[in-house]
Amino acid sequence: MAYNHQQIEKKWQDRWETSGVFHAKDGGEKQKFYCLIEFPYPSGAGLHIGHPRSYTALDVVSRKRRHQGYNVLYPIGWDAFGLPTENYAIKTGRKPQDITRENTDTFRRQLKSLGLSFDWSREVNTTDPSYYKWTQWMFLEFFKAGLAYKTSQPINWCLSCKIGLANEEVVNGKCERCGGVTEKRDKEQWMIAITKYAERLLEGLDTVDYLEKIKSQQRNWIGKSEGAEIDFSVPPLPEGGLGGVGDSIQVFTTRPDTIFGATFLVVSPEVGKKWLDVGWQASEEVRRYVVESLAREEMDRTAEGKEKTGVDTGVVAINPANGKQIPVWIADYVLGGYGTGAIMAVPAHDERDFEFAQKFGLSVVKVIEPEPLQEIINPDVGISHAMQSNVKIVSDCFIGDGVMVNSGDFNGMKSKETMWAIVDKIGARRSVKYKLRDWVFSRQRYWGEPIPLVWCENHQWVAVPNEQLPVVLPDVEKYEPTDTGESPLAAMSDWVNTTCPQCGGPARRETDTMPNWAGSSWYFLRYIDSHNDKEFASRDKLKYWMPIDLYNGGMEHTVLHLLYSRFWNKFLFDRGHVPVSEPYARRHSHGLVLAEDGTKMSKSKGNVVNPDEIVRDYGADSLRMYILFMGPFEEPVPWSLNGLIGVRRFLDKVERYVGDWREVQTNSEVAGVVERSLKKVSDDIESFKFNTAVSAFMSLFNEIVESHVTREQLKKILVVLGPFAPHLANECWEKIGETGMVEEQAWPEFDEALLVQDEIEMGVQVNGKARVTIQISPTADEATAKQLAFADEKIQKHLEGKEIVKIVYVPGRILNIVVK
RNA sequence: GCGCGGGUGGUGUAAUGGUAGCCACGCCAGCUUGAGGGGCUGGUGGCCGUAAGGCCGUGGAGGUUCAAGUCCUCUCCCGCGCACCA
Repeated sequence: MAYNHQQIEKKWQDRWETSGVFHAKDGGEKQKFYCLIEFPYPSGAGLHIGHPRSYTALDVVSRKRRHQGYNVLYPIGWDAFGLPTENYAIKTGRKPQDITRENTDTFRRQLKSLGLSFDWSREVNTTDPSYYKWTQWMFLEFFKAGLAYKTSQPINWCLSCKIGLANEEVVNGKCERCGGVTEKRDKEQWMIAITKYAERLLEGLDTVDYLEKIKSQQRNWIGKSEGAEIDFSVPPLPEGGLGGVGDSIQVFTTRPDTIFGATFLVVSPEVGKKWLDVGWQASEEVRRYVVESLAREEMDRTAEGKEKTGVDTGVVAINPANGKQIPVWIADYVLGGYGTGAIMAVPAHDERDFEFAQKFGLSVVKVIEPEPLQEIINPDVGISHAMQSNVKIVSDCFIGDGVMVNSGDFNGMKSKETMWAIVDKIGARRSVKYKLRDWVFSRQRYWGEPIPLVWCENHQWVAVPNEQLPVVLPDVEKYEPTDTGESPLAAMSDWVNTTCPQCGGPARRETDTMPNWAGSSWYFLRYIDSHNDKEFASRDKLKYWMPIDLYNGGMEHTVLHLLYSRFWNKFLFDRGHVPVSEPYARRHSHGLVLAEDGTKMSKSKGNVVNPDEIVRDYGADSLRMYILFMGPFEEPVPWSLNGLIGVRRFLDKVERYVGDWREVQTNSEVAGVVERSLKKVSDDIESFKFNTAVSAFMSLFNEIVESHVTREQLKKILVVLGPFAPHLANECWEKIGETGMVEEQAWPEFDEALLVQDEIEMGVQVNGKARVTIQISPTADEATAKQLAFADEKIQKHLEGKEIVKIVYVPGRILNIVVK
């Protein structure tokens, strides 16, 4: 290898550190740019090779912005609470605090070795009491606003982690962390009412610049449905015995237009349970069904392709649209936790209801016909495809919109247009439902922020006064979670027993801790003023820095973390604590770095790439540039050591080129190439096309390798190279006798005149087939182009004996000669 | 099932509707006294051909256009997310 990367990388990292060039200033003349990466969880495994993908990309943007004269904030910190550390503590009998310190030391060293331009003076750590003091303070804000509440409810309990999980943390009935089995348990849990913000979290998406797929995932998760709540009255049975059911059943539907086809009702086992609890005299069979289906695990109940089960309750209800009596069933395909927990079943127009009706022999009444054929003919496509698409419609269960039939006065009308008329006519109410649930906020574990509340018999839950924050996590003997579901803190009677801040009487501390989403929901605010011990951040600084101009992280966080932190910020905004409602103006996501074989890297498979070894053997600049070059930023891409070596060869070539460089006064031959290449790099950074930016550099050097460029040209090249390979760029800068650092230079301006090529190679086609190329000005007129083309022997041959029908000439693009 | 992305050489990939395959990896050949994935030059989509050249080629089938990887319709496959959410 041509240059000693270990030596030069150390040298420039030291200079950056001592000069403080990457420190952000809180204010001043310059325009601000807040650039954020998701702060890492400092695991014991050390930095993953995937981390630098995000960090380097935003480092490139940050560095470019500094060159452009922005005041850039590019901070870093540690999201250090969490289960792996706690489990490791249990296994080794060591303190999580000590483990965290070691891990963050490792991560810090590793990140510094990459030459990332973080402002290390603002480093934060969520497990630091001076940090979680404010996490606790914010929790109390939720509490004081009535958004944090404790409730007993069935929660997802992971049997192996011994921890309650949020709905979001359960994947197909398994624990997201350990993959273990979960079950439903009734537990007292702290909840935060994120559902109150559902609509605003949805609306806010229209005001921000996120990748479309991120927005759609968020929308999907919030899951807004517009429809109606309809009451189906229940006539009293002559024999009596209906107590508990009440005199009507409320259902939620998004298709009130299909109500004439509602041939039965289905209520969830949860609703059935509620009726039983208040005295419904149901049959033995019904009781058994309710008990058994409630006992079954979620996983089981919602498994795909599962045969539907259910039981006829004997209760009947009246369809308010046509007055018909219809049976009421209980079935577990209706979920207790969504809508009203009851539905009107329209088997003719809903697949699930159809399946159920088929199995139990319930009647099916069609109330919507597909639109007549003419209506769906697409003029651009022609009739044949309309015929094809019509074929789908011919099935037993039709889901789409169409024309009403069997619907009394509404017959013949379009279903879409009758929706709300029907709702009005039957006296139902418009209603909006969301899939989003409230946030389960307590964990029965040690390694998290203590929830700063105290239970007093007289005053119930009381907030710990602000001046007593933080409630510091006490040292405990044992970190093991308990089977009773209590946090290990519960055993610390000295800590648990306290006095009520309101009456001074005896009180007990809450022993649950917060989920580790808590600290990461607001860390971006702390970076703004990380040493402030009076506020989480000063008003003025928040106003200056927020919102975040660019945020990047993994796709795995685009639902939970992004939603929680947006919510958290909106809440703080409502309380007047932060200046903007949406924290992230622009959000990007990067793809995973896969192992060489295209699978996920994992320790057990032994295909993990260690960043330390790469930096040691090939240098940080090689790693940085390769990880940007390997593929499109958003896509998952397999790692390739050979690919990395290829980039290293390129850097060697750069170093050699600069070493051999002799200053020349002018070089107009390559001026255009230099200008256009660097312009492309500059543009590609803006559009996150780092892979083509790197390839533009490679092309550039391939073209200039034979010649010496001028000093100005070379300086430009090195400045633009700086964000990608900052150590080498600086080394070269120094080598050609320039003073200062590349970081201090302005981003180059690009000369319009040089960006335009005066002669290009243009394709000539005959009947759309490329035949030859001609050298021509991109602005040449048609006559010139024709003359050049017709002068070509090959073209002449292709035209021989043919009649020219048409000539299409697009200057700078193509000349197409159409012949017969 | 619904939503969002994708299918291009041996590989990673690139292409404002305008010469498909930039840039790399790998491979082949040659040069260099420089051994441990050293440097340089040239070649490298497939088929036919000594060559000149020709034909074919971006998952598949149609279509629009002077011109389609790109636009439209249908279809197959893959990845990610959500999922009995009424």
